[in-house]
Amino acid sequence: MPKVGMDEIRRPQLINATMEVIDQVGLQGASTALISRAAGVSPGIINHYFGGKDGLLDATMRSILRQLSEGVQARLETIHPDDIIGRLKAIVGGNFDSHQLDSKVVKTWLAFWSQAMHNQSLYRLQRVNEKRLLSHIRLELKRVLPAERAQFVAQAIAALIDGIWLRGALTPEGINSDLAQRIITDYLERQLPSELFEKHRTLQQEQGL
Amino acid sequence: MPKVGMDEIRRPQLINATMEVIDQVGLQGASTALISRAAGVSPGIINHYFGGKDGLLDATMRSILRQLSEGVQARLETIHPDDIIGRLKAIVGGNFDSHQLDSKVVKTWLAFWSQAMHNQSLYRLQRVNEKRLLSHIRLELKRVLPAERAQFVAQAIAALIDGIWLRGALTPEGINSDLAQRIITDYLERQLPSELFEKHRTLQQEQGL
Amino acid sequence: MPKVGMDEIRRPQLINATMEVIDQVGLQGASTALISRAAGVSPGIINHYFGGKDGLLDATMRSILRQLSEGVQARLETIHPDDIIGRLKAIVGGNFDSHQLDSKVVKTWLAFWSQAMHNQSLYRLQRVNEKRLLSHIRLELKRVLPAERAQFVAQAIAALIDGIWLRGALTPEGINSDLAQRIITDYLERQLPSELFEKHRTLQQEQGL
Amino acid sequence: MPKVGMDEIRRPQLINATMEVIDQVGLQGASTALISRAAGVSPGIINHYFGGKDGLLDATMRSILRQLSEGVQARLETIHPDDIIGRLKAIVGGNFDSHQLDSKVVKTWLAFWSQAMHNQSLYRLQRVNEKRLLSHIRLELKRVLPAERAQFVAQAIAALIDGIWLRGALTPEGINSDLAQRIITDYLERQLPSELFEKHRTLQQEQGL
DNA sequence: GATGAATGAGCCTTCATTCAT
DNA sequence: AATGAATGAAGGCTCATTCAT
Repeated sequence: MPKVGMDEIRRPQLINATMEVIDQVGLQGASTALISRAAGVSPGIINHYFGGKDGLLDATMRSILRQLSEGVQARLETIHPDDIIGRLKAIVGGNFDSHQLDSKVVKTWLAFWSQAMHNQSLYRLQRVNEKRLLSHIRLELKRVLPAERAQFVAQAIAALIDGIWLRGALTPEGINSDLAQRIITDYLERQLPSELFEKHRTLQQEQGL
Repeated sequence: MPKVGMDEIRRPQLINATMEVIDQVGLQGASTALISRAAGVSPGIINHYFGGKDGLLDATMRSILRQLSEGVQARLETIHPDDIIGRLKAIVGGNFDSHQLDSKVVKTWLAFWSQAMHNQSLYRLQRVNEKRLLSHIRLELKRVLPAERAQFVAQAIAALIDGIWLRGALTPEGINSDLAQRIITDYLERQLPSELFEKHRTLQQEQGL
Repeated sequence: MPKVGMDEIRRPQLINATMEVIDQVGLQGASTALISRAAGVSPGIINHYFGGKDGLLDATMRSILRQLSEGVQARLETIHPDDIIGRLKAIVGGNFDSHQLDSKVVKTWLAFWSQAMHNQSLYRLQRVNEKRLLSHIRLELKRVLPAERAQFVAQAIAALIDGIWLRGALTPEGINSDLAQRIITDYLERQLPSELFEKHRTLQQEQGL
Repeated sequence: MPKVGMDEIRRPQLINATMEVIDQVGLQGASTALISRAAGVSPGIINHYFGGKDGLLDATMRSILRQLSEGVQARLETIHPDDIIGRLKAIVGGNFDSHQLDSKVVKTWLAFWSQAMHNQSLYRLQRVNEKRLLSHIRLELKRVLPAERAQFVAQAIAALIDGIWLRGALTPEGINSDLAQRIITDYLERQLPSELFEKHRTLQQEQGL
């Protein structure tokens, strides 16, 4: 009489344990023995549910990316379609969501980033995510800037997001989400017409009522 | 009498082999066997010259950081002390020097960045480098901006440098140095008074004569 | 469910293999590869059960010492508490028990003795054993000799035991247990009052009935 | 122009360094690198003078045995041929000579003893030495005891010498030479006719005059 | 005579994975 | 579904020895 639905218990349990172990000892030190112990299960279980260590790492990366994507999406849904500034801020905010700033997540992400260059599966995941961030931003910018300029500014914003994130990952204090938002907002104010910001404020107030 | 001065031959030879191997198979796959084979020497030699694998990795990181530091310094020396824009561009240019953009160097750097969180020695090196970049930039900015604003803008520029670099590392085409310079110059133009740019052009012309 | 109780099979199996290998090639030549092959298992198993080679060697020494201690204890239990000569002979006999004279055990013991000076854990084990032998002997002697004299004679007997044992270890014929007993009995006869020997004979006969 | 007689400098220098290193780290830890460094010469020199590590260890053992043999011989030469007790004491004294009790020598000797079982060359040296000690003692005893008894007592004395030596090797305080002599003299007094001791005292006094 | 850089086999250990239970 | 004992390849490192200088 097999227990049903163990998948839904074991898989997140192991993915979470993976991030915890990477947080503590790095990707290099994250052995299956350590991960399975952290999850409180036997080593063999990893092969059972993920077909091997690679499968587990892959699933872990997917999990992080899904959370990021869902976070951004959820924020966008609360913003008026015409509030371009609001939408850009939502994208930035999603990338600096508290879940994404969790030490576990930051270290895991960075470890995978470095690893992606030598692992096709991770590489693909990473690239998809990269492009999605860029195209989200560009999509909004193209509504108020010429295509070429939109691409240029989008690249700058994406770079700011990743750069702040990367630099923060190395500091003991972690990533300063508030500073990140201020730097990027400051950048936007100097790149985009001020009417957009007025509109932003107006639409925000409406929503507030 | 045995051969003397082999240190100066073997050490760079092994450091270079290390970067090549990391470029090809990643830090995880970079075994001493692979590295020594790439260098065309026996495995034992790594211990002879670096006291172990850790010593070699450490030396490799130091080598990259030294090259970066020297590159920036060399560029700064050719710029007039009062040409603040020129000096900022020099700092940026040093960080996007062709040597720093070599795939070998990029992948090695990124691998170490991820590793730094779990290795005190690498961590310290990374932190020193981080802070140096920021303080170089801030030093120039403080001559024309209030201290607080200088710090703010410096953080943005550092983030742009690292962000562009990081995103480029993952792209098949590599890092676009020219685009990097244009994005950052564009940012500077919107943050700093235009007289600085005029002075920059004047001083550049003088030097050209 | 995996096999349980393998501990009780594997540990003695590996300890025995260790002694066999030391018997054949010495402690220096006793590599984990050789030991695991002799035990018919894979090399990794040593770490699984003993945490490493040191743990295995430690356990091997403890095993020998436990056997010795149990052998002496078992013999003492069959002797009347007042049969001092009988008790001394039992102690000697336990030290020259056939198990202790097994070439495997002799060579392993000697190897550890030499090693003990540079290995704290082995040193402690050795010292405890040394002191126990001496105090066992002295305890009996103090019942019939002044304390100082008892200590003196005890040291002589302990030296005779170890000396005969050591010299025998080097001869091709091995240790002559019978000669050992005769030499020590002869020594006792010249050190202790003859009544003790008469009592010894009487008590032995009683027990024989 | 080769330096002549370097053999006589280098060989003892290396033999002494070998004992020092064995004293510090044991035979197992005594690498050629450590030994050559302790001797203040290059590693290659060991092969030059001894043909390899084995040759050096062999020479070291021979050196210790020669010192022992010469020590006993020198003491015997000062004793009157008819002073049997004096001659036996001289043999014992030679074995507990201060040079033989040096920690360096004790540990080296013990290491070799254990090693001898797996090294033909060391084994032969050890056996020769063993037999010599026994035959020296027996030779004297046969002048006053029946052959069989002489062999018996000789074995006991040899065992006492080696036993006291061995047990002392493991003690932090080292070997107690004085106690050794007292234990063995006590043994002799109970095994040999008292006239021998009177003669011993008489001959000693004559020599004193 | 002496050096020490270089070798490469062998060491102990780790680890992803398998499989009998 | 789950265990964990067992595997064996691969890892980093040590070390006796060689040899060009």
